[in-house]
Amino acid sequence: MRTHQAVSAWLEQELAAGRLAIGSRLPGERAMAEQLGISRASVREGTRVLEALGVVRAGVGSGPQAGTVITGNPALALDSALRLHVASAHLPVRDVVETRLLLETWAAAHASPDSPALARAALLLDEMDRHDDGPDGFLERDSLFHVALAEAAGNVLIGAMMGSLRGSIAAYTQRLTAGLPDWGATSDRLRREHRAILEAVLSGRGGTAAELVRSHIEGFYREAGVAQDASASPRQATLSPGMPEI
Amino acid sequence: MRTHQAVSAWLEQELAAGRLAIGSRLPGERAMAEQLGISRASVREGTRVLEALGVVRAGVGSGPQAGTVITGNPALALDSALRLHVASAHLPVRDVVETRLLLETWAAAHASPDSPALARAALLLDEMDRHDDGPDGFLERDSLFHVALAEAAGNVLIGAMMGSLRGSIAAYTQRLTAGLPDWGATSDRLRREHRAILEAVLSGRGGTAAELVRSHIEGFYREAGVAQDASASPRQATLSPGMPEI
DNA sequence: CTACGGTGTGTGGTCCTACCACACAAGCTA
DNA sequence: TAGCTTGTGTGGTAGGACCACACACCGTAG
Repeated sequence: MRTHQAVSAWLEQELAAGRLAIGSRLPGERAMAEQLGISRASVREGTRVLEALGVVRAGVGSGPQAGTVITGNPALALDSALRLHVASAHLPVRDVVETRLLLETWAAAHASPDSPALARAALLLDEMDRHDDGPDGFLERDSLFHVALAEAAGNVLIGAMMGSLRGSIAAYTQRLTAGLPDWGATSDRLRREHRAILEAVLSGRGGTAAELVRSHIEGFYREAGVAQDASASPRQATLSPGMPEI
Repeated sequence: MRTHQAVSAWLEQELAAGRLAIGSRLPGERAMAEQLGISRASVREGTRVLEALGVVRAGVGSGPQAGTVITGNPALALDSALRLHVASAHLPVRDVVETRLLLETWAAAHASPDSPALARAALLLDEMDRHDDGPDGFLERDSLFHVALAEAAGNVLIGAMMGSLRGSIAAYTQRLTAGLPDWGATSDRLRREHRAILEAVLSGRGGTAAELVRSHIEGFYREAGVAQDASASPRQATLSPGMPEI
């Protein structure tokens, strides 16, 4: 077993034993090095991994923001992992889109009408109406809107996945919108669809909401010229040399 | 931006530009340190992160297994991340089970009847019949069987998620089986259900397969005493002090 | 000429030490 | 009393040293 893994192994033990929980502060790097009988460099490698996985957050100085604190941010791990794997073309964009479709229709069908996340979603739609700052700003809010829907379904894991999935193909989506013939018309249509989806969720018509989401997403990709269904989108779109970096 | 992130940033650029791909070998740590203008310690921290995310694999010595090589193993990232987040109780077991149900029914519905993964699945079922090495061996093969189904659906991402989801709650499942009144009877039933699922997939009846998978999974949790549906399983089951470590 | 064995070289793995920037807290000073 | 200085502990980074490993090369013995 590699030395730096002693840190995550130790943390897992402490968590299981209930001696540590989210919000707890880990011992200082020097202290932990001595405690685990390894060098500080190894401790640091271990904490870097935990940080990348979204398990801890490290901060310098002193005070509440300082030290290494246990957080709970699964999205962080998914985020960076998906980005890199999509970039390496090991993860086809097609698979990501397909998965997104699956998770998102599920979320729409299971979203609780009285979830506070829906209020946030409504605010986002208002913002999208007020500000007309082009595709980029729109996509940003669009992404947040969809994530809010996922959260309304009350599943932390699916919410996190949703957000990361969006992030990992954000650049791809951006390129798609750039090729659109009439952004104004598309944006109008997307906004109308958003309203309809939200309304369906709020009135408890989950099945309808799921169907609306499906056609919303598939419609976008179809209009952007990625063939009829998601499963026909290019597998290697992100690997071609010269493409903007993901 | 933290220094060690220079490594993943650089890698992402190289991947996007097509100068690196899966299977490529990264420069040595010392060379990369000089090239990026950072210390070797920082390079190592960055590499550790990439390794944890399943993007690269590091090996000592020389030869084909040596050096830092770009791999493509999204499951690795999901695996460790989910384990720790479940351990920290930030990720309720309930959410994991729910997600598993979603992904798995989808996979069963979309599995291609002529996928080579199904042959592997069949072999696993044979093994489960031949060897009767108690719940542990059974669960191991059971897990592989379900992952094989996911792979037959042809979505790398969902396959990886499936596997990691199983892994993250493996210890939990193990405890459930331990509390079962009659393992022999349960195991017989599960095996019959497996056969039925595989048969449905092989004959192209995706909808049937999905329904069988759903009742297969829900039935198991019900029998194990976790209320009627997955969404009622305990949220904190893995955090209780004294429980076996996850 | 062939087969064996030592050695060279480059790899990641680990450790140690030193120094830096930061942020708060305590204490001193005007 | 208000403000500044200093102290202390934190993570962040750098550089150097040594180790174990695994292959490739080359000299030597047969």
